[in-house]
Amino acid sequence: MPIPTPAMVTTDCAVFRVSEHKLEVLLIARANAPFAGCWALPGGFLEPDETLAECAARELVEETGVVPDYLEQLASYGDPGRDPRGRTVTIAYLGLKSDTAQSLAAADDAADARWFAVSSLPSLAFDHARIIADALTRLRAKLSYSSIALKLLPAEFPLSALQNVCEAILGHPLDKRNFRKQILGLGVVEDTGRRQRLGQHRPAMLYRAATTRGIQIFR
Amino acid sequence: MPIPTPAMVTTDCAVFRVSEHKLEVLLIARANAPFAGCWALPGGFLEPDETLAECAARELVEETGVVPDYLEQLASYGDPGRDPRGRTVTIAYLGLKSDTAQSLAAADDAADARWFAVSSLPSLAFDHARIIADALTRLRAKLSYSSIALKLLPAEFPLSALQNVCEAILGHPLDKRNFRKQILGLGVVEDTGRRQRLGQHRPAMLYRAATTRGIQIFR
DNA sequence: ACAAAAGTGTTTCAAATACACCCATGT
DNA sequence: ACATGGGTGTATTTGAAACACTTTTGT
Repeated sequence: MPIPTPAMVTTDCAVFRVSEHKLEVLLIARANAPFAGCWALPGGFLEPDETLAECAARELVEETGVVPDYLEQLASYGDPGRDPRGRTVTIAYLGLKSDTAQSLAAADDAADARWFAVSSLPSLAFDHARIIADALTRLRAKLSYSSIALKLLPAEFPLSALQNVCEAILGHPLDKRNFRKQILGLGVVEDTGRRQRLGQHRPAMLYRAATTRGIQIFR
Repeated sequence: MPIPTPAMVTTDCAVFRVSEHKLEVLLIARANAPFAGCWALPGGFLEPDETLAECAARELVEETGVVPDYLEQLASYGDPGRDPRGRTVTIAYLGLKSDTAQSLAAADDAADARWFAVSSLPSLAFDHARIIADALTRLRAKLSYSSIALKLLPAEFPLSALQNVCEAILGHPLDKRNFRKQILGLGVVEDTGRRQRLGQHRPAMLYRAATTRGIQIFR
């Protein structure tokens, strides 16, 4: 029986937010080799006593200061040669950050941390461009059959904000009346009774994520 | 900067087939510790110069002799403590085997290899019960929006065989007329012009996977 | 003739789509 | 009064679901 070859295990996070109608992803400028100075997904080596998800969240906070509002495993990438340091396998996570102002704090392995519009990404280290593409595909797909979009919004939000988020992710406009009909029909949001007056126009009703856990599918 | 802790990386395959209207998964009886004698998914350690998918396919063949007709990455599992030998992370794959007679050849780390109905699984090593549950969820979900079920059939097959496969995976019967309407409407299969005479009843038309690559979604 | 699986259409219902105007507020 | 985004309803089309009988073969 061959002796098992150890590999380095890392996690990487593709964290998205929607800001001013644009879908953005969080990147760091790498401080160290390999790819020093290059933009990359925040991530790092797995430590002995943490789960994969804990590692992803920890590295994200260490490198960017961003605490994600949602994190799910995306996929793993382990082609030989993806990392010039040697054999590494990375477990990639898809993260979402609700759109509330928060300063970025680059630290640790990161020289800088910035949000980039997914429509104009810089060239990326490792296979991170591929990971982001896969994350986007997943995000767009889940939009239609889950309440994942709510994670990109604050606790209370008008329906127009939810529609903006969906449009930013899908990259095309949606019909307002059909959108509201569908969202309310799904029962994933509920009226708070409160309303938001903001700007020189009619105030918007505020909604929150419904307390019913998960999506109900009958039959 | 902390020194990265190496971890052992393995792959495991949950390979399914449909046999006599029952969905089955391929398991091995482990020859070595830990969990010696226990049933487990076929899998093993990643070697230096192979991709994750190559590792999954290689270990599967080594341990069971089964060459899968389809293999896709499922998810990764790396909780500390999932393996008594030390820190391991496994990349799990979902595999499918078309229903053509083939003998199993237990070898290598496997004392025995057998197909088990998913409805009556033995107790399993590591977190493999969880992996199988996740694989089943994925398989059922993809049934409705992909041509994955065709991988469980030989190259040419009657529509009734496809229906049987779908029913075995979903665990409930389907309406024959609606099923055929949907399948033919999707365009994922095409008529071969040939027909299969078998048994004392009307011969069935044979179909094959359509040559059009992928699933077309318009609009 | 009978057994056994193959093959075939229509009606009903639910959901998705397309589409345009009035409402409440601030200036 | 007007500018700005908030909020609402209906008609049409499309796809899903329910449902039963005739056909072709082997024995």
